[in-house]
Amino acid sequence: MPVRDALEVLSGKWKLQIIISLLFGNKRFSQIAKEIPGITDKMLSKELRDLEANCLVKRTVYDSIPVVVEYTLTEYGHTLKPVIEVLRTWGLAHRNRIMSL
Amino acid sequence: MPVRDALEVLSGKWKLQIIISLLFGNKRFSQIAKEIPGITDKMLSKELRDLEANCLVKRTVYDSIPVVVEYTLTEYGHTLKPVIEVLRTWGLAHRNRIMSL
DNA sequence: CTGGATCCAATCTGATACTG
DNA sequence: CAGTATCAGATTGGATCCAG
Repeated sequence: MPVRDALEVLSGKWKLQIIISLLFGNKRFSQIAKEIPGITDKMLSKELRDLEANCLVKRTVYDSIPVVVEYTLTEYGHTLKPVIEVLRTWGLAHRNRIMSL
Repeated sequence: MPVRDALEVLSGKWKLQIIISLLFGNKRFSQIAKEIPGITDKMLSKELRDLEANCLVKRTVYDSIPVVVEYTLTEYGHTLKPVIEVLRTWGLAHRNRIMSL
């Protein structure tokens, strides 16, 4: 079931927002957190680790003090762009539809 | 977050399989169950109710003995087709990629 | 700054049994 | 045939506190 495989990678309350955030450029941990209201450090950390395990996100540690960590959407991660686009399009139509009911 | 709205509608272990099954024609409860190995009556029932609540599936009861219930993908449900297509395409590529790692 | 560890509540899913 | 009821286990997400 390849469809399910795809959804599994995106499952989790914050993964899509994280990916979308990284679509617009590399970010540091606290930057992502700032862009996603409501997410806790724990969840951001967990979701990022999931995404990294799936090779969608790369984590780079710069050995400075204080430590700086940068998150990058991998080339592979960028292949999700059309998926997100379609979901966004359908989601918008769906929202309009539901609201008009 | 329209992207999340879309995923919410598809969330649940069996929803996609059910929708895909109904893409190929109307089905009765037991027919769907037969086409989806591993699903229990309870889960099929629950997921169908969810889909119905989102207007993706229509439930029709025929008052015969024994009772016959037919499930139909609504016109609206069919608009998910491109979404499923993109997910399938990406999921296939993803699976190949993961297997080759 | 970037998290990990722990605990907790809510939700999801499954197994089993039962019904009109 | 097409479900519902009940119970139990698994998973998820959040709150809080701690650490290099």
